Amino acid sequence: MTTTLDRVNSKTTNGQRILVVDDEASISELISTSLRFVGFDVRTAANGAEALLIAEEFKPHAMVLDVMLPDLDGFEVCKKIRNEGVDTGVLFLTAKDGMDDKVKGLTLGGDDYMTKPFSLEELVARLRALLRRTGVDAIEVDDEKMRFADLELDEATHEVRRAGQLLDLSPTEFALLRYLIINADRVVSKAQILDHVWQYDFRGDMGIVETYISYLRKKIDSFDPPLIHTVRGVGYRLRLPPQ
Amino acid sequence: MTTTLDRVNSKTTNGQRILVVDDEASISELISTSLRFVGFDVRTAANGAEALLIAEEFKPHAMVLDVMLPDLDGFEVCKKIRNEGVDTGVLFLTAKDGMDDKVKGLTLGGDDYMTKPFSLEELVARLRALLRRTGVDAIEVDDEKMRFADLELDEATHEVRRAGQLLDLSPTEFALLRYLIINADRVVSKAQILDHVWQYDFRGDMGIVETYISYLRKKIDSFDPPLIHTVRGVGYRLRLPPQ
DNA sequence: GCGTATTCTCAGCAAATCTTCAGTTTGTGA
DNA sequence: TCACAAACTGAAGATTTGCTGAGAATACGC
Repeated sequence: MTTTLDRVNSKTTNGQRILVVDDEASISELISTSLRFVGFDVRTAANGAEALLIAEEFKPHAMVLDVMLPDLDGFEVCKKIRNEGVDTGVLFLTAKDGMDDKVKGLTLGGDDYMTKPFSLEELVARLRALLRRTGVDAIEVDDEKMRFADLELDEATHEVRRAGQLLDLSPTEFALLRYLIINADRVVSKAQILDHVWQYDFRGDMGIVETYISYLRKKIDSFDPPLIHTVRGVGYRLRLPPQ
Repeated sequence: MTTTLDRVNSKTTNGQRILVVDDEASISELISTSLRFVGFDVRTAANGAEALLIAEEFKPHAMVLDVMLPDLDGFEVCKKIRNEGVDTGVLFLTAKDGMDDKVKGLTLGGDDYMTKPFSLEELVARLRALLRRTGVDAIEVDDEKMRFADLELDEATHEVRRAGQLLDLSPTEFALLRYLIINADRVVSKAQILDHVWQYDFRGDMGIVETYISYLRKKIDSFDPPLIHTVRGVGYRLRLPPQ
């Protein structure tokens, strides 16, 4: 499953999702670039409200969270996210002087904190330790989720999201989409689809594939950009627009 | 069952050692696979003599012991092993009719018994309770209470509450709900449910799962947000409303 | 034993889903 | 540009799936 998807993102992630929340774009940029470089799957938010939104669908395994944010403070953000049921470790970032007892208290849980400025090596090391403590191993059962672009298909819950929005697919639609994602970026023929998505003894004609592609498009591809592309005379291909 | 158990192998054990003694290879296999799946360190023996040998060096925290063995009977095995200084709880397995008073007497100590055939979930639950009673609680924070949303299921007292209100469930209803809670938020198929909640030799059809889901809904899901959701064509899922 | 609780089967209903089909649109090569 | 093939889509009928009530069979407590 992974092999096919990896080609898509050009670089492989280790599947551990980190949400970086900082209002200084330069810091945020610096951190996320470093984390991506060492293999994490990173998203960023510039303030508390945005962090809450992203956390809900991104479900990060850990967050790097500035204590000082323009709207809410880091503690509020952390609390709210956990109330939403997202189980995530937190690495707080704090200014040297603002070294609060509140922050120290938090280290009793699995969480940790660092004072700015810090070295990136240090940050990565701490983050890894934190993930280990909170039990998020790289192996993680997260194998059950497949992604392509802003499309997410969860095998465990059978949920499908596009751009974070929950969609309701029938069993066959789900199977078809899964097949397309597994073969993301490759053209698959209608015959292949019929073989893999329908039962092996199905004797119907290929029109049914067209019908289901049509259903899928209506449900998941009314978003921008369209992902399901027809390759005339050959089949279909899931892909992002060039560039 | 197969589908769920496949995920197992990579998992590490919780360090609790269980010795399974049964002369029927298929039963022995079934039990040990299940126990390994939930994290126990398992060894098996096919008769009393073998059990004694293995127990000596394996020093199990608990044993699952068929009362009816080809050589010694289960009670003999149990007695001898304890005489060797191995302090171990025992979960006896007995045929329905052979329900000896001897077996009943044993429940006065920390030991327990089950009649064949049983459901695997039940076996695991009983074994855990037994380990807890005999004080072999591993690091495991295995609370006796399971929760999901405002649902509370107490393994020790067999009580179930929704929104604080005590509900009266039959044994099968209880087992079904337990299985759903264990797998909270994941879709479980009717086949999986049948494998885990019903006795291992149940050969009925899946309609019975629907019937019991219906019973459960009537009892626990007449409250406000409904928690038991049907995923058509796949199975059922315990979950809070999205968002 | 007797009465109650529980388990299990079954059948009818409703709704979701699947499949076919035909009319229309779109793309391609001559 | 035209003709033809390929693909799209809406609708309708067939099929499958799930829910539930009723009742028979079984187990269980007193």
